[in-house]
Formats: sequence, structure tokens, C-alpha cells
Amino acid sequence: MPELPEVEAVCRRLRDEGLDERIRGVRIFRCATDAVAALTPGRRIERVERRGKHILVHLSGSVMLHVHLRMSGNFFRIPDHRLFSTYARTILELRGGAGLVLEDPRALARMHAGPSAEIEAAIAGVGVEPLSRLFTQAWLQAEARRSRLPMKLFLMDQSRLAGLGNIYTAEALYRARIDPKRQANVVSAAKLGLLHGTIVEILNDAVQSAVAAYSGPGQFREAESFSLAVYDREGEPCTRCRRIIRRIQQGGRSTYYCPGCQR
DNA sequence: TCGATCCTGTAG
DNA sequence: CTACAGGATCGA
Repeated sequence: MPELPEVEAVCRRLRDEGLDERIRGVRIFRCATDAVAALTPGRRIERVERRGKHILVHLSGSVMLHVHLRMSGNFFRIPDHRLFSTYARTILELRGGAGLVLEDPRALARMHAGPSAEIEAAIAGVGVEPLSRLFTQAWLQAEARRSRLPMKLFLMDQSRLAGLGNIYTAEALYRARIDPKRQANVVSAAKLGLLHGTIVEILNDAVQSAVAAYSGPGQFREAESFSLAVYDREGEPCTRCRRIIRRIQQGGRSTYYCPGCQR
């Protein structure tokens, strides 16, 4: 599921469906620390915040629930906490028999709880929000100037810019016509300026799409989902230049790009 | 900075 | 069967 847009969708839904709810009980099967069971029961959900791909649920009494969905996690409300699916890993019981469930087939997701200060400290290293005012062309250019990482890895480093993952990084570099293998410090300021715009544009579009898709079977329209131009298109012709999309490995992950127009 | 690791599911 | 999966961390 989740890069920034999908995590944002989860947070918005949580705000709609979980705010002011009190956590009555906790059932941990996997993925959560004992602290969740020890600290969260009896507390009320006061605020839901996203930092990059991290979900912070502010609870009463200065305690926070910290959730990371990793590769395949999801976190949402269910009407009956006794009717959980196979992949339910941890359940927070709410009033009226409802529940919040952390679902994850791969069980890579993580949930932890602690005093707010402790949780804050734990995620202090998370970088700049790409949809905030801190993320400017000048900032991106300055950061790039002092990094020799290939652009793909440069953008995916969560301690610098927080929230881009494998898919949207590929899409942003494609739109900005930047070779993912190119070292950050040798990419032109002009290209970086363009990249800045494409990142913001792609994330905004993807948030819209994720929110629409995630609000379930829409009563009105089927949300048109974000369409991917390069990701998972190895062997297909580029729609811009007809060259064949390639897949390479970077940092142990697949990178998709067009060797024709990304340089 | 690479590779292995955490896990399970699915596609080929 | 193998390869790979929208993530992150750890040790070599």
C-alpha cells in the first residue's frame, strides 16, 4: 500500500472515524510492542498526524501511538472488532464493539506506543515534508549539491525528504526527465527546479487519488486512479519517445526508467 | 554502500 | 520452483 499519499489517506480516514474515540482494550497478535497494550487503554484519540510515512496518533495524557505500515500494512476502523480478517495483526477496541485494526499480510508493519516525548525523539530524524513550505526549489538544489548519491536513492532517503517511495520516486524522475542513476550533485539546477514541481504535482495528484480510492466503493463516481507512466512497465515503449522502459537495481530495489528521455 | 533480513503472497 | 513486492534496518 503505502507511500506518502496512501499514508495520508489512512490518516484522513482515521480522523473521520477515530477522533475522540477512547481505546477500550488492545489485542496484539503481531507487529505491536507490549507498550501498546500497557499504555493505550483508557486513552482518547485527540489528533492524528502524519510525518512522512509515519502515523502518529496523539492520545490523551501525552501518550502517542506510532504506526508504520511498511510495505503492505493498513490501518482502519472496522464495525466489529471480533470480526477481524486473517491478516489482522493488532486490534484496538473502541466503544460499541468497533475497532481499529492493523492489517498486514506480510507482518512487516510496526506499532509502538510511548510518552509523546519519547515517540517524538524516535522520529526526530524524519526529513522535510514534500508538501510543506519547507520543501522549496532552493532547498532541493542545496541538498542535491552536497550529495553524491544517485538521484533515486537521494530522493528515497527518508531522513532528507520524507514520504517518497519506490513508485512515486520513479514517476517524479520520469516526468522531470532525470536519469535515476545520475549523481545528485551533478544534476543541473534547472532540472532540479523542474523536479521540485513534479514531486509536488505527483504527490498532490496521488493523495487525491488515494483518498478517493480509499473512501471505499464511491457512491458517486469511481475515482480515476493515479496512472503510472514508468513504474512496473519494463519492456513497454515509453509514451514520450518510444524507447523501451528498463528496470535496474538500485539499493536492492527495482528502478524503472526510460533510457531515451531520462538523462 | 552493498547484501541480508524481517514476513507472506503472488506472478511467471 | 524462482523472483519479486508501494519499507527500513542492521552488520559486514
